[in-house]
Amino acid sequence: MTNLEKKPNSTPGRPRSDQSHRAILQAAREILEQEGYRAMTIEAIAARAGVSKKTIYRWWPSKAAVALEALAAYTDELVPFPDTGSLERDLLTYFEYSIAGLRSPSGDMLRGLAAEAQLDPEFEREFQRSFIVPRKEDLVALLKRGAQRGELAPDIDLHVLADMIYGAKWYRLLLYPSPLDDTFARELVAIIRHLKP
Amino acid sequence: MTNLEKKPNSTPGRPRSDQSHRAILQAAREILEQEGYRAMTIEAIAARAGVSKKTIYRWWPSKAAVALEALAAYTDELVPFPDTGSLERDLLTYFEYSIAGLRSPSGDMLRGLAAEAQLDPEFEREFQRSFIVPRKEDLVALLKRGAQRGELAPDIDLHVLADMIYGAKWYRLLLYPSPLDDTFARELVAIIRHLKP
Amino acid sequence: MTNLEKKPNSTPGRPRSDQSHRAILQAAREILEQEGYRAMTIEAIAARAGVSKKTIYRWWPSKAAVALEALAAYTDELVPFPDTGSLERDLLTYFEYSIAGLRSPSGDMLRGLAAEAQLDPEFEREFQRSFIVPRKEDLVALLKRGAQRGELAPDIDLHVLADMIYGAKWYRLLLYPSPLDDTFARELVAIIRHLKP
Amino acid sequence: MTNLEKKPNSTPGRPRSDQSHRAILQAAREILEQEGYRAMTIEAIAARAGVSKKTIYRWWPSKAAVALEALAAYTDELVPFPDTGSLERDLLTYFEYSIAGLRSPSGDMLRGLAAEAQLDPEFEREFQRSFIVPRKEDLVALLKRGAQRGELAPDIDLHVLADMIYGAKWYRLLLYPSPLDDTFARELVAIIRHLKP
DNA sequence: TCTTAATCGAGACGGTACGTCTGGTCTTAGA
DNA sequence: TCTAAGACCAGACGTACCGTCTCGATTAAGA
Repeated sequence: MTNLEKKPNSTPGRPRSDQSHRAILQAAREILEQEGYRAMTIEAIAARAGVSKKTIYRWWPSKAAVALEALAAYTDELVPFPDTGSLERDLLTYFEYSIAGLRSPSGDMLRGLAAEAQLDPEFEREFQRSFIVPRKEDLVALLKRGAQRGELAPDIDLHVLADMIYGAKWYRLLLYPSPLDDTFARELVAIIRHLKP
Repeated sequence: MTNLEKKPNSTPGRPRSDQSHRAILQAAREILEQEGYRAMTIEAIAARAGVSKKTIYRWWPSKAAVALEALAAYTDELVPFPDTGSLERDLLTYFEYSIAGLRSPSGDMLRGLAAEAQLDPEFEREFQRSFIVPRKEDLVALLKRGAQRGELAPDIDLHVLADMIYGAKWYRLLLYPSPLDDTFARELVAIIRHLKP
Repeated sequence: MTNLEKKPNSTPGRPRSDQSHRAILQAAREILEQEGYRAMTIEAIAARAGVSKKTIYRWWPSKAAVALEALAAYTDELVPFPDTGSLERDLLTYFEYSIAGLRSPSGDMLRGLAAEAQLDPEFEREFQRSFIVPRKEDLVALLKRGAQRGELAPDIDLHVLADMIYGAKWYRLLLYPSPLDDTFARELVAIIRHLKP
Repeated sequence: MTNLEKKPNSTPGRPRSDQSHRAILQAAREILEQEGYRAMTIEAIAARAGVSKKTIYRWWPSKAAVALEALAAYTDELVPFPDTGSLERDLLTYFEYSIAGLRSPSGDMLRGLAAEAQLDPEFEREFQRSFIVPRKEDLVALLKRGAQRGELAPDIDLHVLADMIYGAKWYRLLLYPSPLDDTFARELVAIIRHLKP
């Protein structure tokens, strides 16, 4: 320990406040839960977090970006893509978790983010990059494992099948007035059962 | 008093102006095409149509409702649900038309309406009632005809299958960065081919 | 009176609200009196008047313009330029009123407006046009009457003399830490007494 | 450690940077000349001087105080109150210099400082103490010399006369849309000529 | 022909939120 | 202890739309 070992990679100036960062994400979550996505404005977040609007704009380009990070803080741990050795069981397990995860407020948050993605092309790219695409790829990987075990006919395009599976889920979440429940999951798996060679 | 020949169910007062009605829908379409859904505000529609905002609010509850009617005026004729006697051919034909219909500006309009539905529960119900549900039922009817011809295994839940088909389409339209093209349609039909008994 | 006599000079649209107009001017005055010119922001005026900021910006280009009109509403009646037949008496009478008029809040308002005029060239012109120049011209007219009666030497430039008289008043109001009182007025008139031929 | 050679009267810690001090004053002047008083914000000064805002606030209470010192650095040398033995000549000479000194940017700076003084009582006091009052006293002294030589009637209040002289100058600088030129100076002196006993 | 009543355009209204700007304070690492 | 850098809270700025409200004018149907 003769050497002083100063940190060489630090930037000058006051460092970013972790406390403000966390307060912003939490305020966003709380407003969402209590008043819905429409009420989750930058002004409301700033007021509740005890933070200036400038601080929010310094680190996020839009309120949707804040919401996206707040969502990630929620759900980072609850996305276990299972690998039980059985495609059907994997899918059922995944759906069970996934549907549970859409219970409020995550479901409302996702609906808001999906809406925002339609209206703001910049956010759309970020949402796809950080949320939509990785999950789709995980599902394709899950299907690929099943295909390699011979649980899916070899001529099936796994990407399109994944679109159908995720699509059905999102369709019910965003558009169709029917619940996303366990029955839905079982019927969907029953259909996929027919895709064996 | 021999022959009145007037419409007996008319209300007193100045009747609704059909010209304004049409001008509003057309203005909405034009703004959408030229500047996108975000720019399609009530103020912009009123200004372009040469109409007062009050006149718009008198007949539609929100700009999404205007957009919904403008969309209907576009697409009323292009939704032929075919009945060729073959499920695969029906689906391919339907997808061909459907994907063509999503070319701009209808696709952008639908993306905007889907966004609006996430943010405005009242409009969500109207959108489901007048757009989402009828189309889903038509697709279910199409599938049912195929099932009755023995082209689908009897244990398949046709509503869930329809969710998967429509879901895949909307998923690509709203969320996933891949094109909605003919290859996609063919691969999807190829998957459904496996669902025969 | 056979003719119907419709007012031809009305503009279309909802007419300007006189109530809001008055509420804005009064709010400006009240804030000035209670909290000073610095606190008299557009936001504060709007909040206190129960008026939207847009309504203020619709009719005035800046908060200084609001203040200018509020001041006019105060002081329109208190500027009697006397004509007693004696220059000295006219000046003393005028100063008496004028100094009284500078008691708060008019004095504070004028200080704020003078400050604004230094910082905003557009407002400077308006302030000069509607306030500074007319009063100067009235004073010059007062002096001219005295000169015609032989109370001022004929070689005296009345505009420069008016600059000195008004200048002394403003200098004490804005810059020099001495009171604007009756003694000051009397000494000033005593000096002008020397300007007889 | 034989020879420390530090200044004996220094305080502990890093000494004040003279370079920063000068850079701040110069930046203030440059911004004023190029963009006007409104643009001369603390942020702009700090950015142009390559100095942190904190460093400015450590040494000056407000941007007006910076401007005041920057002005002093300009004009310290150009205020010769003459003593030629003739009141008229003294006044004319003084006005000649003084009016020249108000050519930009000093005139703009003074207008900005005068504005600030209306809005910030703390700065007002400082401005009066360090700028307004000393100059007024010098002018009063100039007048007093003239009075002692018998060039002014003995009943004239020299402070009020000084108010009129300075007031006329400031009135034209701040409020009235007429130039401060040599004609003005000559006419003013012509008026004062009448004040002989 | 006159009345009634709902429409139309225009545009002002009270609001809410936007994204930006500046002020004045604070917190780092380094001199 | 000072410095440069720059993040922080606070709050006003001026703008954009929202959905509502008054106007005078228009347009039929019924009295």
